[in-house]
Parts: sequence; C-alpha cells; structure tokens
Amino acid sequence: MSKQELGVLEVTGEVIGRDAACCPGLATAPLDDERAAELARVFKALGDPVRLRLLSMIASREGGEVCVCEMTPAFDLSQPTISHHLKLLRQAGLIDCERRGTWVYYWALPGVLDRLAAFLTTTRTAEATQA
Amino acid sequence: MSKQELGVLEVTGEVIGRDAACCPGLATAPLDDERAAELARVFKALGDPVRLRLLSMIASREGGEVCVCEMTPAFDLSQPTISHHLKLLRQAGLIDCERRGTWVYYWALPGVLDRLAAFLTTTRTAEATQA
DNA sequence: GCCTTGTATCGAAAGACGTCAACATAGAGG
DNA sequence: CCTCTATGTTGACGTCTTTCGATACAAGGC
Repeated sequence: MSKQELGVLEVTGEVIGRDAACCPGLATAPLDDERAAELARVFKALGDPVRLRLLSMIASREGGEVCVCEMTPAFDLSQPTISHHLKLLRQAGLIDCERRGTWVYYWALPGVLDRLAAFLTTTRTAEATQA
Repeated sequence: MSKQELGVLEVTGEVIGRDAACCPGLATAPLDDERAAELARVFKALGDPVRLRLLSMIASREGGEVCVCEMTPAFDLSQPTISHHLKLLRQAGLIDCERRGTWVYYWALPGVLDRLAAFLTTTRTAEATQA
C-alpha cells in the first residue's frame, strides 16, 4: 500500500529548498501544456476543504503519522468519503500510508508540497529579481 | 470592472514575505473549517491547466498586462471558454482587468499568490523550526 | 445612426466530482 | 475457522464544471 500511483511530479521525497529553482515558476515563463497539467492535478487535490483539512491534520501532527480512526470522526462525513479523499491526496503524491495491524496510518510527503511552494514563490522571487 | 467579487482571502495587494507568518500555514495547526474553505477556493482556481497557463501567461508578462486578444488564440478553446476561465481567476482574486478602448487587459495580483506560497512554505518552515 | 471588432454573458450538453449505502477485504482474537 | 472491528472499494445519485454556440454589450470608425 506504501507505493502508490503517484504519477504526479514524480515525488522524490527529498526536500527541495526555496532556492533550488528546479522548476520554472509561475511568473518566469508561460508554462507549457504538460507542466500545467501536472501542476493542475496537484492544485486540484488541494482544491477541496475536506482534503485541505485532512492534509493539514496530517502535516501538523507531531509524530508525523495520523491514524484514519482519528480523522474520520473529525468530519461530518461518512467513512468511505474520508477514505476517498485520502486516496486522492495519495494519488497527488501529497501523502502516503501504511497499514499496521488493524489500523492505517498516514503521513505527509514534503516533496510535492515543497515544489508547489517553490513554484509559487519562485514566481514572485524571480519577478522581483528580474524587474 | 476593476473591482471584482474577490471575496477570497481579501486581497490587499501588499506583498507578504515568506517570513511574515501572518497565517497559520499548512503544518502548524489543523486548519479550521472556514480557512480551509477559503484556501480551497483559490486552489480550485489553480486546479485547471488552462487557468494555470492563463495565469502564468499573465504573471510572466514583462509589462504586467496582457490583452485578451493575445491569450485567446494561444489555446484550442473557444473565446467564451477563455473568458470564463479568466472570470474564475478574477473571482479567486488572482488577477484583475480593465477595459481600454476595444480591448481588455489583465494583470496579476500578487496578494493571494503570496499568501498561498506562505501557506505552503510556512508549512515546512514551521515544521523544520519546531522540530 | 449603422456596421465591425473585441469581449462578456446565457443556456445547454457532456463530463467530472463529492457523497452515501452496501459490500469487500485485512488483521486480531478467540 | 469464525467473528469483530477498521478501511478500502463499488455503484449510484445529485451537483458542480467545462465547454460550446448563440447572443448581448462596448467602443471605434464610417
């Protein structure tokens, strides 16, 4: 279950600093079709309040891991719905999970989030630099 | 036309540095319902390849302004569709526009983008700091 | 005034998405 | 093996999205 169909932004797991301008950035160039599609997939995953709350719930956890059994009751939604949202977050490469006994634990993957942040900040940074 | 129904994240226009932790950040705390909804609206606006390309096209423009007549032919979509996407970006507070004569010009509003970036980076920053 | 051009809005159609109840699966513990 | 609890998956339903053609509006030129 650990190895998911990330498929998005090929998550490496390594943390990429805001300086390492690995990727163009929003305001540096007009963004080609392919990269736009990649990024859109991740942003779309973040474009739902439930998923945002789930992700922040996971990312803000001290130990780094959260059991599904803790998340489900925090929402006014059915368990399958939560499961579905978690799956989408996984497919976006934002989180991963592991089953330990009866329970399943989720944790955040910093890779994609960092790239997204870089994409947005590189944006302004590049603009300010070049201007 | 300049004053749009932003409604999202109350765009101030002022640039917020990555340090100015005005807002919680993804990994600092479990994100309340209201803020999640606000943020989700913006991320949803970014969750479409066409809108991402439009936004980057506008944000990366030297002069800062782009005429609709330049954007429409860059896509394989009808003019009403482009117009619709531009409207969504405007409603998300990411861009604004003005009509000058026959043409309408769009420009990027840094405010929301900076907040989003802060939200994502504050995330990792806070995590690294607190850990 | 009346065209012409650029852009927005409307209404409709196809598809994607969020949600649930029902069911399937994975382990734990008898 | 059987049962119980915790999760994931399936299928269905209603709603939101994306897209288009048709139309309306705005401004300039005649």
